[in-house]
Parts: sequence; C-alpha cells; structure tokens
Amino acid sequence: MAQIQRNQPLYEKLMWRIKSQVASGALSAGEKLPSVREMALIEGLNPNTVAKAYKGLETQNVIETVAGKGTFIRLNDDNIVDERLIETIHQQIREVVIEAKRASISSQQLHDWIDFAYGPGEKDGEEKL
Amino acid sequence: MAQIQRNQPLYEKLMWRIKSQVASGALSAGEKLPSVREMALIEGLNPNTVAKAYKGLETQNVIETVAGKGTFIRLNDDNIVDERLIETIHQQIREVVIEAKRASISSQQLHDWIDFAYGPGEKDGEEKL
Amino acid sequence: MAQIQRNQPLYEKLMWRIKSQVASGALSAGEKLPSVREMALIEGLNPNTVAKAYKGLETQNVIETVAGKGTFIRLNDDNIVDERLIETIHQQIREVVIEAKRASISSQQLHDWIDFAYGPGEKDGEEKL
Amino acid sequence: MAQIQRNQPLYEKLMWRIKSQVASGALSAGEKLPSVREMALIEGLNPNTVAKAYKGLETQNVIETVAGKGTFIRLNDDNIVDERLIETIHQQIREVVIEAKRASISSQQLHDWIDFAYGPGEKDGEEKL
DNA sequence: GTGGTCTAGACCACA
DNA sequence: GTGGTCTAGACCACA
Repeated sequence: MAQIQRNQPLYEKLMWRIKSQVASGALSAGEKLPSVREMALIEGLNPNTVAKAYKGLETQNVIETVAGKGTFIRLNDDNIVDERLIETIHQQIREVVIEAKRASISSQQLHDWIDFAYGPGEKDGEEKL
Repeated sequence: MAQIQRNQPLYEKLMWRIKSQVASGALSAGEKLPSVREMALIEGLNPNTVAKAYKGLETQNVIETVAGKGTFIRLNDDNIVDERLIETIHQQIREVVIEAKRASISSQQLHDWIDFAYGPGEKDGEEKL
Repeated sequence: MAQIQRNQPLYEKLMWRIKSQVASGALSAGEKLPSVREMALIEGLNPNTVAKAYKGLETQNVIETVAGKGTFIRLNDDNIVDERLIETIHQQIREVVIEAKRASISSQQLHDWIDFAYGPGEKDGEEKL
Repeated sequence: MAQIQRNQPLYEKLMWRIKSQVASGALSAGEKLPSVREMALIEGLNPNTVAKAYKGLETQNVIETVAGKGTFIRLNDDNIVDERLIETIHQQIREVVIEAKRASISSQQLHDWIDFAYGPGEKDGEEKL
C-alpha cells in the first residue's frame, strides 16, 4: 500500500493477476508458471518486468523458483509467514480507512466491498450489493 | 499496496502521520503545516526528506503548496478527484481481500478491523455513500 | 507544459478557467475580477489558492493588480511580451507532438483538435470533426 | 503546460531530452539507459538530479526501473494508459490554442509547427487515429 | 521568511 | 554493479 497508486506499474499488475488466479483457484499449489521469457512473450512485456514481478512474488512467498526446473506456485505453509502477513494486512486496513475517510466513503461501503470480494459462500448472515 | 512494506522509508512514515491527522480531524482544511525546515527540526529529519514527503502529499492532493508562503491542508473538493480515489480504494480493498484469503483471515476479522479504525460513533449515524 | 499534468492543481484550474473566459470574450480588458477573498468564497477555494492563481496570471500578463483598487483583466499590448510568448507556444507545440507520438496520435488528429478549439469562422478552407 | 516556463530545471530538461529521443526512435522499447551514475557523468549532473529525472519519467510511464539491474525504455502498451494520455494531450491542445489566440497566432501557424515537429514522411501515410 | 533546485556524498538492499 | 533513501548544506526566486 504505502501510497495511493495512480499508475500501477506493469510488474505490479502482473503480480496481482497471478495472485488473483491463486486466490480464485485458477492456479494451485505446485503448478508451474511460464518461464520469464515465455511470460514476457505471452504478456507482451519486457523480460525485466516479468522478472521483477516474479521476484516480488517470491519475496511474498507466493511462488518459488527452483533453479534449472522453473517457477512454481507455493503451497501456503500457514505457519511462520502468517504473523507478519497478518500484521501487514491489519496495517493496510488502517491505511485504507484513512484514505476512505478522506474520500467520504462510509464504513458500510467498505464492508460491502469486502463481502463482495470474498465472494459467495464465505459469508453467512450478510448480503447486499 | 502491492508489495509488503518491511522498512517503510522515513518520508512515507511522515506522509502517513500527516494523513492520519487529517483523517482524525487533528488537522483541518486550510490549516498551515510547519515549514519544511521547522518540520525537519521537529521530526529530527533532513529538510530534503520532509520536502519529499510534502511533495508526495501534494501529488496526492492532501496538501497544497504556495511557494514563499507555506504549505496548507487542502480542502477535499469532493467533486472530480474523488471518482478516481474511490476506484483506487475499491481496488485496494480487492487486493487486501486477496491477501487476507492467503493468510486465512476471515471476512469478519476485516470487518472488525475496519470498524475499529473508523473509530467510535461513526458506526451508526454514518451517511451512506 | 513541462510535464504531463495528471492531477492539475486547483490554482491552475482556476487560471485556465479565467484564461478561457478571456479567450472567449466572456471577460474583457479592464474588467474587474472578484477580490482574492471573494473569489475564494465563490469558488470554495482557500484564499492562498486564489492568490497563487492571480499571481500566476499576473506573471503571464493576463491580469493586473492595482493596489487598493483591485485586480483587472489586462489588454493584450501585442508589443513586447509576444516574442517570448510565441517562442513558448512554439516550444509547447513541439512538446505536445512528442507526447502525441508516444500515444500514437496522428498529426491529422492534432490538426482537427486545433481547428475545433479555434472555433468557427477562424478557419477558411478546413472542416471535419 | 499551464505556466510559462522560464528557467526549466535541469532534471526537466533531461526528461525532455530522453522523451524526444524516444519519440524520434533514437531510443526504442527495452533499450537500457545509462545508469544514474553514468548519466550523471555524461551530462555533468549530480546523480540525484538524474535520479529525479528518471523517477519522473517512470511516473510518466516512459521508462521502467528494475532495482539492481538498471533503467529501460518502456514499451508503450497502447491499451489502458493511453486513454488518459490522449485526453491529456487533447486538453493541452485546447490550452495551447487559448495561448495562441492571446498571442494572435493563426491556426495555420500552429498547423505548420505541428507538421514540422512531426517530421518529413509522416504527413501522408499516417494512420488515422 | 517560504518552497524548489542542485550538488556532494554516504549507506542500504538487491543482483 | 544497480536504484533508493537520507543527510548536509548552498543558492535561487518569491513574499
């Protein structure tokens, strides 16, 4: 988060596309990603951009590179990483709320967006939007 | 958002401190901020670092600079800028939810964090967006 | 020009609104503008913002401040100022063309936009758009 | 655009020099720019000044930075970014015309400048936007 | 006084 | 090697 991104760089867009696919299940643990060069061709990006995205995803423990074999989706270990990740997300929520207040967005609106993003079946009593 | 911030730079920390104060009402529209040099003394930072923070806040339309006069909290025009800001925040929510799923954080947990960050008294009477 | 403005500051917006009114004849030479404070109230802006806009317009010889009397639209002297102004506009054209090439905008498109902005009656043989 | 630039700062001059080279094809997508330090030596500037220029060009999506690897000319994606860029350029044209009217510059003069800036050979075969 | 630009140079993480 | 951050401090135009 840090600052409001107006022009999200290409490598971040690619990171989020991959993370979304992991979140939605389109990509699952152990699956092999295209190589940096292949992905660059597929997406029409500079190989450096793809490398930067993969590097970022590796730092975030989303993917894993095995030298000579390729890049793979990591299974979420649920053990060590999470403490820091949870605190990070909590912090991101605080920051979003600060922005939301500036934009006169109600907390209800944020709740709606969250429920929508979580998708059906994961919320019990709530509906709306 | 995008990448997990580990060592947030000093200028970003200062940006967020000021944004928090605007969000909480501690600083309100038209109010003058300490000059770059004053703030540098107060915060124990180099004037250049403060200037970088102020510059960033100006880009984000949080403050407004009048060379030779000072730096002022900007009134939120609530008209044009906001559409893009709202879309940005919506996008941030989507991204936080993706992260939250990876960390096995429930939507209820996010709701709680949001309500806490919004603070007391803003939960019932808030205007719908 | 200098750099592509993504978030045009409020004071520039005000400057352009006033310049447009001068260009269209809605404001004519000698006419009195509202004082800084009046304009601030009218436009819902901080007085500093209006002062910055007026200052900028004075630098560009669009308006003129007479101490104790007010601020007035200047008549365009057409003598000294113009040489530098013409060179500036020529430079701006060069810069716009650089940007236009980056955006794959054809020179024909620029010609059309210019003719449209000049308005009817000021072009002889051209039409379109 | 907006304010008449009298003393364009060094970092903006460098930005425009690079943008011109991209527009003319002297620099093409994926090409590596000299490092911040190299460029500083070449141009006789301080590394910080070069870094400021590069940072600005990255914000404008002209170049792309991979920390530890270098800075590269970015390929113009031609998809999303452009819509805003096109609107920005259209707005700049409107602003130039307002200035041109004030300076009593004919629309024909502007057309000539544009054709000259586009260069030879691009006038007939150009694709319509 | 104010912010804006610029130089000089240190230190960092990362490749 | 690379860019990013930060300090220290000079000089400028402008108010």
